Amino acid sequence: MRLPSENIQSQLPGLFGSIYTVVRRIPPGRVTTYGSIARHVGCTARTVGFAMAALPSELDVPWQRVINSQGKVSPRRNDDGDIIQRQLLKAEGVFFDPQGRIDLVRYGWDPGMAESG
DNA sequence: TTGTTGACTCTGA
DNA sequence: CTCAGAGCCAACA
Repeated sequence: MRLPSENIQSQLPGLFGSIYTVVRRIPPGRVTTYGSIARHVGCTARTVGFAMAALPSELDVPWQRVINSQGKVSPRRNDDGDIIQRQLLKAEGVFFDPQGRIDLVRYGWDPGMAESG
């Protein structure tokens, strides 16, 4: 038996589990793109987006730190999750441009880089 | 098995 | 900057 909330992502099978694990490594106040995660786990950006949409609410995954390559929050289809996403990011100290865009040069984080920076 | 859909990304105009 | 179109892969009926 194992403690919950620490290894749940790792228990998930294959691709989705890998995606969730990467997302969980994103430091607070930082963001990354679907494409970066996709390249890291070896799939396409669409698949990462699909994994986010299929993300179980029980998992403690900072999904709000995943945005698109334009540096903006991707709009949802039937949900206002994008609104919540912006609020969560602002709460972490992420600055939004007047156009609702995030400076990836400043706040961007890549799965390949050290978590220290 | 095929056809459709989706929290994407790139290229061209 | 915006708008369209094509490519991409996984899940579902």
